[in-house]
Amino acid sequence: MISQPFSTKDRILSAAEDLFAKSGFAGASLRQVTATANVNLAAVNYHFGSKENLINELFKRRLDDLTAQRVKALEQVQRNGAVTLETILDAFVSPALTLAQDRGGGQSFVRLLARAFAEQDQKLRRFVSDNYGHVLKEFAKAFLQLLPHLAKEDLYWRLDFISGALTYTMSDFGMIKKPTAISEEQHRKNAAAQFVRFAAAGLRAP
Amino acid sequence: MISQPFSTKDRILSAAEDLFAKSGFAGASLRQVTATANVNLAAVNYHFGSKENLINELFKRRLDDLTAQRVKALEQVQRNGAVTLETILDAFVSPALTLAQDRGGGQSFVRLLARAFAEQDQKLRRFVSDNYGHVLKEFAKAFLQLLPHLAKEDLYWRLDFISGALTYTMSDFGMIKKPTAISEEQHRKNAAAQFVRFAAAGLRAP
DNA sequence: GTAGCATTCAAACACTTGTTTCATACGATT
DNA sequence: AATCGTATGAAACAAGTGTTTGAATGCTAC
Repeated sequence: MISQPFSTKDRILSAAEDLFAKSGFAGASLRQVTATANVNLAAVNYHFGSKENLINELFKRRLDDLTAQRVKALEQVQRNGAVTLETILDAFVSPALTLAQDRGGGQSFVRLLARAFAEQDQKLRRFVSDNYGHVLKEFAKAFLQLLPHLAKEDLYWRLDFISGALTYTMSDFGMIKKPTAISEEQHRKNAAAQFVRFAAAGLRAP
Repeated sequence: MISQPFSTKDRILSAAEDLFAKSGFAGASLRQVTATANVNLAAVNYHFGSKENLINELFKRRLDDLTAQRVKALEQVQRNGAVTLETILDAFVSPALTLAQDRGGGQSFVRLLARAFAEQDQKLRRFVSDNYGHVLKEFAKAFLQLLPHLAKEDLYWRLDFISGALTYTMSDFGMIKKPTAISEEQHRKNAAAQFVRFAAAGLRAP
């Protein structure tokens, strides 16, 4: 079972990511997915068992990568010693915005993520919280060290606001706001800078 | 055609709001809706024409009310003279959070709203922008008067962040975060206060 | 009372859904 | 070359989808 560069499984995952992001989990059918992937209809159930399981694998693939990059960025910040609200926020935000701009499906994925959270899918929330919650705690700890006067409850509220703003920003990203004059990377860096500035000020609120 | 307190139309709207919020527009079927509403299946098409039109009426009903309350709150702030970032933000936020806590379906609606935005539904975005965009401009103008040094572009970014944070805060609201010890109204006021403090600081960012 | 209208109802429509089945093709191992 | 497990294929499955139909109500006005 050698994983070819564009195996059936990969083609299904990519097509599913795209179509689910566009039409929702219930809105996109397996027939649409398999047709887009140039794959037989039965292939989904053969390789993934069910539609629901396909969705789970989708999230796992992307979130593993995203959290890994966030952890790496945070560690690098802490190692280099330039620990400020801004650098920590950047470690949190930049990997997400990079993903949001990735043409290889990441762009679809962030919209999928926003949708999933909007859907209040309890199962998925648990999945995210169970598998990636420790990373968020890591960031919370780093923030608390820089904001020793801030009550924990206040911090949690603000982290929630930040997550919401980020999710929302990501899902918009590259669709509406980018001026045609500047490059994608400039746009991303600008967005990250704007976001970090805003969020840092919010965290420092009296 | 006297509109009874719980007419068929109203029962359909309420049930639809609830189920769409829970399972999505594609995920909830008209049979579920009509069963919940204790109404014949054909009633939806009779009263609303189609499923899509039912959804539109749903949004219209709630958004008309929400924007009206925001405008009212903003006008009251401006009339009373206590115009600060905080009071303007409160005029924007409080009506939304009140709606998010309303048991009469508003609670479902805010989740519906978050979902709709996550779905990148262009039609709906246009609908919202066309019908309620002027209110947002009104608020933007009020903010700019208090932040004369702030570039317009910066303000728009930050208003976007605020909208995103608010949307996701609303959709969470009352589900997860409320400590059992305090009343709903206290919880809402606390959330509004937290949000206003955070957003005001973000707007004031250097 | 009866005519006319808006509303409700059960049933059927044509279609799409996720999943299963079983036959076929492929590719490496013996 | 024969074999075996993996993968693909076309077709069918039962169930569910939004919508339409036409008959049966209820209610108001004449």
